[in-house]
Amino acid sequence: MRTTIKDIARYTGFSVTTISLVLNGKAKKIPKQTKDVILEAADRLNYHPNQVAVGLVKKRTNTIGLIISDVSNVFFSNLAKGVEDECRRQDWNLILCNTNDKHSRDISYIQVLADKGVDGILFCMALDSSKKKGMESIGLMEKLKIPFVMIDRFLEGARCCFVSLNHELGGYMATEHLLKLGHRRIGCVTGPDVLEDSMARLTGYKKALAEYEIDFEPSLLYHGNYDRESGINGADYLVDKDVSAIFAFNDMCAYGVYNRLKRLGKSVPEDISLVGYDNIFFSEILDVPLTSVEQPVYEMGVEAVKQLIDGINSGNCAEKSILFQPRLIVRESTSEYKER
Amino acid sequence: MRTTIKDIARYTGFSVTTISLVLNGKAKKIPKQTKDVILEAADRLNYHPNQVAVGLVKKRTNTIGLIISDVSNVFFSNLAKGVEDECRRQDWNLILCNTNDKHSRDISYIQVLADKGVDGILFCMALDSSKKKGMESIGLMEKLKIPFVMIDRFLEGARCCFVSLNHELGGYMATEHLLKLGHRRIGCVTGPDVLEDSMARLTGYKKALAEYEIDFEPSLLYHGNYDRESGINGADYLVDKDVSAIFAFNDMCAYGVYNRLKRLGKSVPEDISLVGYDNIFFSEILDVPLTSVEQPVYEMGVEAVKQLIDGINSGNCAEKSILFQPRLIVRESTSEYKER
DNA sequence: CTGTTAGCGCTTTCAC
DNA sequence: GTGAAAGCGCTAACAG
Repeated sequence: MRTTIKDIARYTGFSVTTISLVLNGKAKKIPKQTKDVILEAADRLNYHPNQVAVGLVKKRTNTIGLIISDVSNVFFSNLAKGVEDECRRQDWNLILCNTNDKHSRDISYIQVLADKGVDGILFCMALDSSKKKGMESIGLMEKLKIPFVMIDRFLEGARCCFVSLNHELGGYMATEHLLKLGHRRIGCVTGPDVLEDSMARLTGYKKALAEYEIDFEPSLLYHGNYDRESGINGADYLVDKDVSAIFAFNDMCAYGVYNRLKRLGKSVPEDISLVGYDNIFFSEILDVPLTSVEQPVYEMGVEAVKQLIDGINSGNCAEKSILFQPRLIVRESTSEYKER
Repeated sequence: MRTTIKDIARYTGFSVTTISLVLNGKAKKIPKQTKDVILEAADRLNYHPNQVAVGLVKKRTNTIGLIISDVSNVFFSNLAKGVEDECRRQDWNLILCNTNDKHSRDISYIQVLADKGVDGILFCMALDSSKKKGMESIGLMEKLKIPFVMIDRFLEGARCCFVSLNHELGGYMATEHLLKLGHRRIGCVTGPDVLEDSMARLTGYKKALAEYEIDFEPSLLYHGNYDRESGINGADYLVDKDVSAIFAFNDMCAYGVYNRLKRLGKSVPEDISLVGYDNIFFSEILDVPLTSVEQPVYEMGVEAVKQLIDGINSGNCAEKSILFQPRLIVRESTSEYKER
């Protein structure tokens, strides 16, 4: 059996109270000598407080939950890394929850995490959440009085702390880059329309077009799903529209575009310039390294944890948005527009 | 405040015991009517047991810890996904721990997990562990009487359950594939020599060579580190050795080889055939899709959880090795040897 | 059939 | 300065 506080009491002759006081640094008026005896005994008996018991009485577990759709997705695994690293730095622990983008799992995980006594939740809403469903998740956390921070995906109207990227700016940067290179017909392979971040990228795209006094053409939009498949289909669709450049709303789908274009006999960037989004590690490895908008995902994870723990310590998370700045990483998949 | 069992007692007029019995399905001789009253009350009051309290008394938390080096590494993120999915299926939870391959973190996480009351640990030893250090980690888990399963990385002499891949066979398959294509001078970019799995792949390589009666040439080995950098340096080294094929001991380093060969003006597979290992998702996306030995990482994660939970339920994990079979995925990076 | 009681390991108030 | 006692929310003997 593990050593308990009682064992130390028995061993030293002091009461459980005194031991607890000393071990928690709350022993204001206990003579050094007593302290030393207790500390030494704790050490010798290799005492480690049972955190389950501590959690029960303190109603604090120093544990948070991370709800995401899928750790095996590169974006989320980088986020999770940042989250876990910061947790460790602050001596907290992390319970990982994958929802596979099912709203019902958001709900069940929130409840389970609450039952397990986590002190807070980092929440990245499931993709299949309608606005109403999303609000249900948030409502549940509020009802359970469990502090939370939303990451990456936001819900208009949610009054909470939100950590993400300035996607409008990201969309603008990608588009402006292509415009500067002389491209005028720029196709997009978007993300799911229900996602605010995809919509924001689109807004940035439109804004850049407007600045260059180019009319926005809805037919140059292929509505995708952030996966490689979308990129493949998007490439098929856009090639027929005679675009000279494509802005893929994330790298995974840019890979699809890239692969498909090649198969169609179009080369990147000679025939078509391509910009991705996320700047996944792999993008650098492609034969034609991908120009991409970088999201500092790891740092976002770190920041979200900081916000959450602050919120936990102060009672609740303040309502605010922390938007990171995107950075355009120019590589070889984009080049000047050439008249054909 | 959350509803407690006392609230239900007060609400229904029954004692706490009865409530507990009913809610836990242990109410053998309690009349249906009483049950219904209690169940309905629990439902109406939206009762959810406080698992921290349950954990304290039952000494079970239905939580396991996963100790790996880095979730942002594709291999581990896929493993983690399998682990978490199986946990969810069995109604368990997962605490994620990244060590960044530091042995000292293995040790501290093991202790923390024990303090938090996890029922078991899935352990993938830190890379910087010497044999002695590795044994220290295992010894600690044994001392703490916490069931564990080792995954991916094994320690000769550890008496425990181990889930991994038959890497010797994997190395053999990759090499044999190249031999069948007529290659005779096959270079290797290995993983860290301290890792059993890298050593096993090498053994498989030698075995295949022996079958084809080819002398093993130590100079055709570049000792790498499983990262892209190793691949880059390995390519430089091996090109000078006039090999016609390279077996990279993992995909990440195969990418390095691939990128470097291209830069050196060698094309894959025309000039040099290339085989990777792990079959990471991305390998399919490369301009020259990579032939690779597949590790069913996700399934390994699932199996490890099954073993661990079985072990927890039965008192301890049986000493056994569960080796998955590798599968060679032939793509376009390998072709027949051509006399030059 | 159901309730009383003790106790999991710890913190904390209050009293001496 | 230190200890007794209560209690966190729950389970599980043991009574009756």
